[in-house]
Amino acid sequence: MPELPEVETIRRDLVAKVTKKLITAVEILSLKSAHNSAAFFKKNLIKQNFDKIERRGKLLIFNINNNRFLLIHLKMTGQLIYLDNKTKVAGGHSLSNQSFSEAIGGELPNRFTRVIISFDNGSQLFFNDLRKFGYLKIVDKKDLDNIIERNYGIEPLAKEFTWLNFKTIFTNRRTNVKALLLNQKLIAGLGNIYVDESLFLAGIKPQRLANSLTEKEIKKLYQIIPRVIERAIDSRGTTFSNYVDSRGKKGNFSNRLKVYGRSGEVCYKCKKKVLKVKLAGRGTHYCPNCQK
DNA sequence: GTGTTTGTTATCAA
DNA sequence: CTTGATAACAAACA
Repeated sequence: MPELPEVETIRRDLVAKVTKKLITAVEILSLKSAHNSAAFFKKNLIKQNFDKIERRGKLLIFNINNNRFLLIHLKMTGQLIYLDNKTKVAGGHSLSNQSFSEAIGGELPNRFTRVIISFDNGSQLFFNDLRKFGYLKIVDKKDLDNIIERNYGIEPLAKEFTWLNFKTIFTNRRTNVKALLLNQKLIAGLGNIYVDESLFLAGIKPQRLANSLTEKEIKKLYQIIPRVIERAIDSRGTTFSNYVDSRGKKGNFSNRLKVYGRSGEVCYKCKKKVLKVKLAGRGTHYCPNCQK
């Protein structure tokens, strides 16, 4: 499940790998994964290059040098894997790298590869997506601004993540704090894993109504969220099901999770059992003793 | 065959 | 109009 830290890990890696490289070919293997026609994709990408790669929440924004933007959303099972021309072997794309083989099955493209972008030095970017929820879409500046304006709230790692902005999200909200933190229109980038982790570290029960939180509790969340995100990025993200980074490697934050995926196990703080309930339609993990 | 996994949107209700 | 709750989507796995 790629959330902000996983998407940011991929972004940082790909900036160094694919920007300024001439695009020579685009293959769309699944029409559903590309939200424009194949012809439109080829016209806007071939013989162009990416100037830079940005991110808003969980959305990757590749700036194309024709003033258009390639948006890539990985949703639940999307992967973006870059294969250097040097790592390829004759007759196929098998790799000897063991962790890559484990995560990807050793060969690309595989049956979940939906789009392939090739560069003039022979390297390739593979968009894999088991469930086909993810997508690629090319838009102009006006569309991009509209999409961001409509769908994305404050960024936990940006300057706009101020105490005032954060606090305002909670006023007059009657939903539970879990649903609130999952709402991308209010705060962008958190998903199921990092919401559970943040609420545990802040000592707040996920069922609590947002407008019942004290100023002190909101402050705790305000302080903890960017730190959880930063620590997860430092560990190159969390792999719970099939997330891998642009090198096909798993994230290391999985070992450092405090509650997510630990139902039935003992709480690291108090030794009581971690519970799991369904909240906002999502599996929700928390410690009934530590979280008030 | 059934239940579970989740990011986002569609839909409906208030 | 806004807000919120829930189902739906897709595909694999236990």
